[in-house]
Amino acid sequence: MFMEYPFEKIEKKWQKIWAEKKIFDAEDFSKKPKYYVLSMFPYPSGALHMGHVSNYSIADAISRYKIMQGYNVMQPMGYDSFGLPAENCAIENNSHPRVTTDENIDIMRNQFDAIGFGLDWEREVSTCHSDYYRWGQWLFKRMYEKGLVYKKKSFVNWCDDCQTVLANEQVEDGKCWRCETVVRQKELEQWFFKITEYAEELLDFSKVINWPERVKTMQTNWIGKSFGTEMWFKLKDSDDIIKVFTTRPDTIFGCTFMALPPEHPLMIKWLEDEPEDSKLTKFCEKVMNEDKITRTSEDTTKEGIFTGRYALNPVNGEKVQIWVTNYVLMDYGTGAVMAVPAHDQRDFEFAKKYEIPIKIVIQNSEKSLILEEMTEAYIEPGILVNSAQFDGMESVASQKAITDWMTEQKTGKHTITYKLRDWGISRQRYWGTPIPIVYCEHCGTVLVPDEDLPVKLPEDVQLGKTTQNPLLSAKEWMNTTCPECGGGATRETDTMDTFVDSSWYFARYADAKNDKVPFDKKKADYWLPVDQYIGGIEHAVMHLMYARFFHKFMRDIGMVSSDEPFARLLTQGMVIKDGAKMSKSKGNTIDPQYIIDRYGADTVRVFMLFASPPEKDVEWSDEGVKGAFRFLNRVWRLFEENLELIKENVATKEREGTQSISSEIKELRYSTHHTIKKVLDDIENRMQFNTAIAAIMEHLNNIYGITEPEKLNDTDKAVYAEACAFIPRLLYFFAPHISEELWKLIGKENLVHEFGIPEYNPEYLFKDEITYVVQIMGKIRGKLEVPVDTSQEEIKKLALEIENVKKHLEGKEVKKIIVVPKKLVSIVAK
RNA sequence: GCGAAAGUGGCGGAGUUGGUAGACGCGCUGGAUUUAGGAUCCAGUGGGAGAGAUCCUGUAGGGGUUCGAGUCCCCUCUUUCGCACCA
Repeated sequence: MFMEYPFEKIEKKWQKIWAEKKIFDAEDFSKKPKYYVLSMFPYPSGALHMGHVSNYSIADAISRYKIMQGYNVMQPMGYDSFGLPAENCAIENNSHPRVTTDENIDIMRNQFDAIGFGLDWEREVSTCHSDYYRWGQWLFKRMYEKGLVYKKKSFVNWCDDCQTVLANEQVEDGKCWRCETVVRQKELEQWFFKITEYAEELLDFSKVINWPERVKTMQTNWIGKSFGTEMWFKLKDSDDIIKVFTTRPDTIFGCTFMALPPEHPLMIKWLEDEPEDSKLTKFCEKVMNEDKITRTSEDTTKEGIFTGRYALNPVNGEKVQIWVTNYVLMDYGTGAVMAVPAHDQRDFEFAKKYEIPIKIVIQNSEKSLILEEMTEAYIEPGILVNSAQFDGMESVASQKAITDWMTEQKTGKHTITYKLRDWGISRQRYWGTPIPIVYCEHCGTVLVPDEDLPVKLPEDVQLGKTTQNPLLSAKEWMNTTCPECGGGATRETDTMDTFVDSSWYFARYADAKNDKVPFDKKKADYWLPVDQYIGGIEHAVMHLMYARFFHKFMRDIGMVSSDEPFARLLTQGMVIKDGAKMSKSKGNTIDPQYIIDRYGADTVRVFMLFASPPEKDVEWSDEGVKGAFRFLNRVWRLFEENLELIKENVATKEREGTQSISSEIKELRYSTHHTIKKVLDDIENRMQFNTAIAAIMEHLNNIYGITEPEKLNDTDKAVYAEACAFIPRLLYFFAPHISEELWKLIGKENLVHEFGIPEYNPEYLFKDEITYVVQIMGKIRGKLEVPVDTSQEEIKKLALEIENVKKHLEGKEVKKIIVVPKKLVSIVAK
C-alpha cells in the first residue's frame, strides 16, 4: 500500500508557524534592500479559481526567492471589490453587494492562507470600503483641481445590458468587454479624466526595466500617435470654419469633397434647420443609430448624402462639396476629412459611387496615371501635378513645404493627433466609488470638501427595482446642502469606473492604514516602483495604462517620486482545459479547493509552475497533477527511507577526504552543485520555473541512482547526505511546506529561508574527463573520453583511431579537423 | 488587410553563444510486487531497417550560408494574439 505523504498536516503546521513568526510582514524602511512583488488583485467573485492559483504561485516563488536572498520583501494582497457583477449578483439573490462581497473576501482570504502564499495581511485593502475609496475621491479632487477632470456631453459607448457607459478601452470588437452586448452610441453628460494630456509620456517606456514588447506595442498602438497637418476650410456663404486633419497634405490640391460624420457639430447645427422627414435628417439618424460594429466594419458600404453646402479649398479657393457620410469618425482627428479620391481608397470608392469629380495631383513617375483607367486610388509617393507652385515636387518632400506655406497663409498648421481619447469614468451604477461632487442651484458644480470625505455610498437602496441607477432613488442621500452657500444641492449620482480604484492601489499598499492621506510619501518612495508585477495579458492596455497615468499624475502633484509604477511586468498565461480558457460559462473549471484537499497546496503549485513557462498558457491535466504529487511523494520517501543517514552525515565536511571519493559519488556531487546553479539561474535570470523544477526532478533521479547508500564509505555518505539536503532548499520556492518539514526532519533548527540562498561550489562543476563527440561531415560517428588537459593534436589523433571513424573514412581524404574545446571534433573529409 | 509571436514525439514542454535534438513530466509497452484493483519499483519508448554493433531518416514545407542549423538568412504555409474605414 502506497503511503501518501501527510501533506495536510504538514501544510497546516507550517502555515501556522509562518503566521506566528510573521515572516511575511514587510518592514517599512528596513536596512535590507526592498523588493516589492505584486500580483494583480482579484475581483472577489466567489472563491479562488485556477487562474488565481497560477498567478499567485508565480508571485510566491519569486517572493520566497527574494526573501531567501535577504531582501525585505513586500507581497501584499487586496480586493478589487467594486463593480457590476457584484451588483448584478446581489439583485439576482435579493441580497446586498456589501454582504456578498465581504463573504467572498473571507472565503478567498482563507484560501490564500490554505495555499500558503506569503502575504502581508497587515496591508490588505478592499476598494469597496470607505477607508479606501475615500482616497479615490480625494485623488479625484486633486485631479480636478489640476484641471485634469471635466464633464462633457458627448456620444459615449453605452451597454444596454450593463446599463452603463463604457470607456473606449472597454469596448472590444464593438462589444462590451464584460458581457459582450453590442455597444451603441448614446449622448450623455459624463465625467472624463484627461489622460490625453499624458499621451506623450505614456508612449515613453524608457523608465520601465523589463516589460514585454507585446504590451508596450499594444499601448503604443492604442495611443496611436500620428503626425500630420490641420487645415482650415472656410465655408461658402458662411463664417463657419471646418478643421480637417490629414497625414497627406501633399494631396490637398486634389481635394474634391469634404466628408463629415452625422455627429459633427456643424452637421447637428444644420440639421436643426432641416425638416424632420428630409432625406438628410433620416440618413443622419440612421447612421447614428447603427451599432459600433456595423458602423466601423470595413465591409460596411460607404454611404453618404450631399448636404447642399460647399467649403472652399484653402489652397486654391475651389468649391468643395460637403457630404455627410457613414465612414468618418467623430472621435478621431478633427472629426472631418478632406477627401482626395485620386489618392485615398475610401474616398475613391465613395467618389465613384456618387460620381464626385476625381482629380489627380500625384503622378506615378514610372507609369503615368490616367483618370479614366484608374480602378483604385494611387496612394504611393510620386511627383506633384495640378498643384500650382508645388508642381514637380516630390510628394513626400512636399508635405512639409505645403504645410509650412499654409502656416504662413494662416490656413493650416503642423499637428499631431492621437487615437487615445480622454478616459470617461462615469458609470451609471450603484456599486462604485461615489464621485465627490454636488450640484447647487446657486454655486453650480461644487467639490465636496476634503473634511467631508468620504462621500459614503448609501447602504439602504432599492436594488433592481428599476433599470436606472439605484442612487437616483436614494433621495435622502441625493439631497444635501451646498458646502459653499449652505443652500439645497443634489449629489452626483454617477459612480467611478472600477479601473479608477485599481489605478493606485499598488501605492496604497505602501501605507494601507493611513487615515490622513492616501499614503505617506516617504513610504511610497521606499516601496515604489513595484519591482515585479504579475498579471494577465488582458490588462495590457486598460489597467496597465490607467495605472501608469495615475502614477504620473501622482508624481506631478508630489505624492510619489518614481516615473513608472511597475518596473518589471510578467504577463502570465491562462489556464486552459479542453482547448479553452477555464471559465464558468464554458463549464470547464476545476475547483482549486478540491485539488488542494486531495493532493495538497504544494502539489498544485508544483503542477502549475512545472506545466509550462509562466508567460505561456497552462494546459490543465489531471494526470499532470498526479505526476506532481508523485514527485513530492518520491522526495518524501527519499528522506523517510534515509533519514538517519542524511541526519548523521549532513554538514560533516570535516569527514570529507578521510577516504577517497568514488567516481559514482563524484558524479552525484556534480549533480548537486549543477542543480543548485541551474535552479538559481532559472529563477534569477530567466524566470523559468518549469526547467528549475525539472532540474530538481533530475537530481532526485540521480540520487535514487545510488541504490544502497548505507553501504557507502564516510566520505561518500557525506556527499550523499548533502545531495539530499539541498533538495528542500531548492524546492522551497515551489513547494514550501514539504521543504520546511524535511528541513526540520533532518535536524535543522531554523526555517529554510533563514539559511540563505544555497551556494554551489564551482570546483565541483569542474570535470576532469570530457566527452568529445566525433563528427564526420556533420554526422556523429563516435565519442571520445579524454582528460581535460589533452592537447588538440592528441584529441585529433585519438579521434582518427576510433574504429567507426576509420570505417567511415575509408577511401576518403581528410581535409581538415576542427576541434571545439570541451565539445566536439569535426572531421572534414572527401 | 497591417503588426507581433509561434510551429519540435501520442501529449505538456527542454534545447541559454550555431556544436550529442527530444532534458523533465504525462501517456504508452514489457517485467517485478500484489488475492485483486490501485499504488509503487525496474526497463524501454521520434520514425524506419537490423539478432546486434550499427545505419538511414527526422524539429510546419521549400531553398540557402556553414565542417556542423531546431537555432542564422530568403520564400511559402499554418496557428495564436493585437490592431483594423484612424483620414
